[in-house]
Amino acid sequence: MPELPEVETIRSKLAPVLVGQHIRSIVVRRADLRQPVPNDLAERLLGQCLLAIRRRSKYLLFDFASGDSLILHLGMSGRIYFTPIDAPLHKHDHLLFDFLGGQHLRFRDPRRFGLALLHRTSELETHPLFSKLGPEPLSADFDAVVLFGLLRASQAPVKTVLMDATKVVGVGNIYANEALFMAGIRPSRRANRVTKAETCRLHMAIKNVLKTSIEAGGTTFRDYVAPDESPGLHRLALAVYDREGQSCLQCGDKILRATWGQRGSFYCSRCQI
DNA sequence: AAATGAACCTGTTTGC
DNA sequence: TGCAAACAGGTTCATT
Repeated sequence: MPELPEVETIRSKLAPVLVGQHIRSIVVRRADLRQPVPNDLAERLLGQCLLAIRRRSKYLLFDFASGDSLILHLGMSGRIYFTPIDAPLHKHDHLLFDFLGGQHLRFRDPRRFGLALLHRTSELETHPLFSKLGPEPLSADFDAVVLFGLLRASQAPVKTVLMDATKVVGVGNIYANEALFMAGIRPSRRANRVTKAETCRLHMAIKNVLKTSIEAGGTTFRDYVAPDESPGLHRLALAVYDREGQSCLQCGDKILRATWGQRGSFYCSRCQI
């Protein structure tokens, strides 16, 4: 479900409410997520003070005073939300977090592509999930020179490179499509055929679309809502994603859709070459 | 080695 | 109306 802007929106809405709070209890209702939830998770976090909530790639990191971090990933359909403690349980509410301050948080994930793991905070960089990740797209580490190097090294479609987390993190199907439209590049173009000038445009487009979406609270289609149930308004700003057959906002031609790797690509064949 | 496709799951939408 | 197929925002594994 969520790409970088959605995860960042969740992080920014959780942190002011939960940082400084202590865990009263955690209930694991289903442990068979993408990876098994550790069976000592509830026990290890019991009574712990939450020091910070961070994000790396599409992972949320909850740092506790004990030196453990809870790693949470939402997969495709995961959702984390505040609710009254006595609200009826949903079939796919897998994790329940109860804080001493009275806050109650639930993790719901019908498809169970998400995960919840524990790891020492000081050793997160070397965790298998993180050790091979590329740079954060909104950091200074990700500049046009770096992007050009990544594109030059691959003859896969440029969209595939953008969505490869070992190259750059956080860019999923929505924002890859949008950034390529903004840069005037077709998703199917071989990465090593993208010119320097196009790379500069693409680099700016990636940063811009992610920043703009964060400011709008992410993009809501179906599952995604923020922890307070508010939808992401960036959907209104989408130029190509999920707009097959509608007219291009720049030239009026029909937006096309192509499928490969069981994932849809949306583009304008006049504006994107 | 790198590129491609399939798999993991469930729910919802689309098409016959 | 009913049922089956297609599709979904992510990641990882197996096969070319």
